[in-house]
Formats: sequence, C-alpha cells, structure tokens
Amino acid sequence: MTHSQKPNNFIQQVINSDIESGDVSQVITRFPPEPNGYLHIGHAKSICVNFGLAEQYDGVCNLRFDDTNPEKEDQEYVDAIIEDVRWLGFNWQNDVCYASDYFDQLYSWAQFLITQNKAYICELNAEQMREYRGTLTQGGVNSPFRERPAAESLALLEQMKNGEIDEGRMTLRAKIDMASANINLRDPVMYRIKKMAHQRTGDRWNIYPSYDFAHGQEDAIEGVTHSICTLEFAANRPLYEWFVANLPLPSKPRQYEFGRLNLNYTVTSKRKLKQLVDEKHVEGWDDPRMPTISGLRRRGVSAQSIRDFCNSLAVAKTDGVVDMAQFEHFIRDDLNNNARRAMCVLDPLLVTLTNYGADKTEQFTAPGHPNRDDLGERRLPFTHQVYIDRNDFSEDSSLSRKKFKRLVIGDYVRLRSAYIIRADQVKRDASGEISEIIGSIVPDTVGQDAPEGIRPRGVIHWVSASSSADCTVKMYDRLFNKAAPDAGEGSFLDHINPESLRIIKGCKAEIGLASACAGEHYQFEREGYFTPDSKSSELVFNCTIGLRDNWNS
RNA sequence: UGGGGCGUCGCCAAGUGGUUAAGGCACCGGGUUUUGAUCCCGGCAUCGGAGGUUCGAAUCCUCCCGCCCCAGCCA
Repeated sequence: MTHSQKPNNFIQQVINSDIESGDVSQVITRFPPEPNGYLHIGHAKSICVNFGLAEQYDGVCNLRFDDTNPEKEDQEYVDAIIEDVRWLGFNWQNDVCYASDYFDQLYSWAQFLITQNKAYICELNAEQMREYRGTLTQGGVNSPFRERPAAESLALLEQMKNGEIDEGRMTLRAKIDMASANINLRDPVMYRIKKMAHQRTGDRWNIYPSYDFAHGQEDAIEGVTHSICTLEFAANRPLYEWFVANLPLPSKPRQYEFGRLNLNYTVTSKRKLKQLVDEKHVEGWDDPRMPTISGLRRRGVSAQSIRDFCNSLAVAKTDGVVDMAQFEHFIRDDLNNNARRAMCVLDPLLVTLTNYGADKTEQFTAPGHPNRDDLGERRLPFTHQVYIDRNDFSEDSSLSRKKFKRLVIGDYVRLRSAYIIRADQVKRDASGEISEIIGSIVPDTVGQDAPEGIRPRGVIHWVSASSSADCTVKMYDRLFNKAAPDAGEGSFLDHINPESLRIIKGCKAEIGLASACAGEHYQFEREGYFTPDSKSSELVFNCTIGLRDNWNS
C-alpha cells in the first residue's frame, strides 16, 4: 500500500515485459520451503518478494512445501512454517501445496522420460557415480547402464518403487550429457531409494524424487509463471529448463535467481541454526537471540518491521551482507511509532522524599505515547518513596550538566511526568554501598516548568516503591561476536558471544505493566523496547532492542 | 586451468551513452524536546584496474584483478 516510486527490480522488469508481450496474463509465484527447519530472516525476504510480487500484479502466490526428502523433514516444521508466514501477514487463496501431492504425476513423468530414451536406471553406487561424473575441469564418463533398454529401466523403476531394491543400489538418472561443462547436466539423479516413511504419504513410497526432478514440474503443475529462487540455483537452471522442455507439462515456468539476504553478526543457514538448537547453544528455534521468525517474534520484533526491512532490500544478483544496523533501524522505527510508553527501573535504588507525606499518594497521568492520543494515557501513583535506576544517580557533583543529565547529590532532576526532586544525602549499607537516597520534592512542579533558580539536570524515569510490579528483564546481545561468524578457519560456534543473554531480576515496573500480555510492545522510556516473554508464567520482559543513544561517555 | 554469476560512498543500492552519480543505513555537525529517544536542518563517492570507441561513458569494446556458486542418491 505504501508503494513509493521505487524503481523496478530486474524481476519486475521481466514481468512487465512478459505482460506487455502477452506471454503472461496472470502472475503466479510460490514460496517453496523445505520443512526441515524453522524459517529465518533470510526466508522473510523471499516471502516478501514472492507474496509481494503476487500482490503487486494481482496474481497468486502459493505456499508450497518442497517435501521430497523425508529423511530431514518433519511435521513440526510444516506447522511452524505455516504459522510464521501467517504471522508475517501473508495469506494464500489456494490450499497449502505440497510436492508430495504430485508424487504420482512425477512418477509417470519419469516413466515417460524412460520411454523417450531420456532416462535410465543406473546401478553405480554413490562412490562410483562420483568418479564417473568427472571434475570441474574434466568431463565425466558415461555410466555402463546408460544404454539399458527402456523396458528394463521401466521394470526396475517399478521394483525400486515397490521396495524390492535396497537403498543405494540403484537410481533413476536423466540421460543428458556426461561431457557437459555444467556438472548438473551430467546425468543427474531423478529418483533415489529411501525406504522411509514420509510425514504425508506414509510408507506408500520407497523412492523419492530429487529436487531437480521435482521443482520445475511442481511449478508447472501450479501454473507458476515466475519461479524465483536464490543465486546458488543458477547452475541448476539449465536442468530446470531441460525437464520443462522434455516433459509434457501443463505450463512452461521460468526460473529467476536473486541474491539471498545475509546479515552480519548472525548466521542464516538452516543447518547451522539447527545445530545451535540441537547442541543447546540456545533454548530452541524460538530463542530470542535466533534470527528465526519465531525467535524474532518472541524477542518482540514486529511483523511490520520485518516486512519494512525486507522491502528496503534490493532484489538483485549481488550477494552482499546487510548491516544488522539496517534491520535494527526498521525494528526501532515501527516500535517507536506504535509501542506504548512505560517506565521500568532495572536496577532499583530507593529514594525517600522527606517533604512528601508518608501516607500520601497522588495519581499522575502520562501519555501512552508522546504523539499519539489514540494510545490513551496511563496512571502513575506517586508516593514518598520511589525507585530510580542506580545508574541515574551520582555523588560526583563535579560532573558537568552536559555530561551527566541525571540526579547528582545536591542537585535537581525531573522525575518523568512527576515532580522535580533534589538529592540531599545518601545512606549506605554495611559494605559501603549506597542503599538509599534521601531527597525532597520541589512543590508544584508537576506538569509545570521549573521555577526560577532551579534547573533540573535532566529527566529520569522512576516508579513508586509501594505500588509497582516486580519483574525480570532479559537483555540480549548479538549471538556472535564476529561480523562473519562462518568466515575463516574454525567453526562458527567458536564465535558465539558468551554474554548474549543477561538476566536481570528484581526490576520494578510501573504498576500498569502487571497485566502486560505476550504480543504487546512497550517502550520503557530511556531504556528500549520490551515485550512480555511468551514462554514465561511470571512477569518477564524480553528486551527487543535498546533506544539509540548518541552520547559517548 | 571448466561452467555460471557479481564488482557504484563504511554497509545496502538506483543508474540501461549526455543527471550537479538517486535513496536508505551508519557516521559527523546544528535545532526542538519533561525519553541523552523521536522529530527537524545540514554534511558525506566520479563508479574494481588499465587501455580503447565517442563531441560525450558508471553506462559500449578489449584485457586484467577480485569475490561468490557448482563435482549430495541435500534443497
């Protein structure tokens, strides 16, 4: 809806010319995840590209599971992926699609190719096949089974399908060109034996189609016009086209590749993310430090900001690494506009106001948002004892006003939406640490400018000592302390940031936060954005991201 | 040493022979501010390199350099 005059990317240019030439009347795309892990921020870009294009051209985008390898796939992933795509805000008019729904059709197309003398059953084992394939610089050698009669291949394929052949003993291969400079064309495998139950087809099949033999045909069945994938599939395109050209398909889809999203200080590889989960380096796929959609959601990152970020990215053929700061900008941008404001003291230090009645309570109001009246207002009880953050107080009165805009002994500070107060003296505990500040309010300063002669150094947040909500706050830092965790020698695991999670107990939140619910976003003023943790029964807030702070100290 | 793809500001990225080479992020100044936030104003590149074509090139040609992907019965 907020489509600016952003220039067309190369795929849009292709679509425009396809529409102009009449080759395409309705744009159909698809987002084709393999259910072998949870979706991450990189997938979000692909989702936005595919669903976004369908939306822009009044077309259709299917959510289709590329479930051709039961060895790695699981229903848990299917469910999680559907939830994540929905949460991101996308819908599809067709039912969810599955490659496994096309297994029968794929099988008969395989038979067709055999009949056409364009596929054969090969009995080379994995190692032999590798040797016969040749190398990057040397062509391969034809398989001794290459000229096997079609009738024989047909019969063997049937046996493979029926479970009469052991795994690894045979494969169905396309007969293309063992001398091709493109290794993908050196008689690629179309079917391999896997005597394994599939989450959707059960034990019906003992053979499963390879990605290359399945993907283009799935697209053709669904009438996909523009099959958009990432750069690493560019070398597979000639093979994609070979199947499209040699099979009697209902449509002729075309493949286009764009650069996947890479972010620094994190990893976006399902394999690596799964390793982090399996080896318990994180709590799970939805650990708030994970770049997964579910992790980001639990962290408090909004779907809107993920979409905004993805839409800010270029759809091009360069494979760069986007700075995390660019993502963070969009996270803050949305939260700043929409998160309700609140106050929460993370490291409470008691302040007793001696000139304020010990049993007195005033109810102050503060806006839910500084410039959005529709977010209403909140009530803040004020009492003679309040908490402020330990970091907001200093005994060093030589600190310049510019350098330290907080409370200093003998000086004034504004308590946000409340009184201006002064710190008069401190109390210490046995270890010498400050245990309490004794101070006083400046009367009649609520909602009023400071009186003549009094200049508060700044504004700090606070919470009533007798009327607040106890809570725990979880602060997160980047999961890796190296910009490119998987570059160079060693494992990406060597660069895990040991301080990526900091749990702060005993925080004091303004009383209204006692009823905060998961899914809500708050800005704790002067601190950052927080969201209640969906996995906790107690009041626990996850820090989504801190506020920008431009002051160097 | 094979094939495919890519190189424009610290990062992302427009640009498709004639523009002062967009924009965003980051950064640096300044203003507003009961959040050191937000917001506002301003600053910030000659296009991987070398030749060449042209009145004129980031855009065309040549050579060179660099980076990424492909040798799973993974996707």
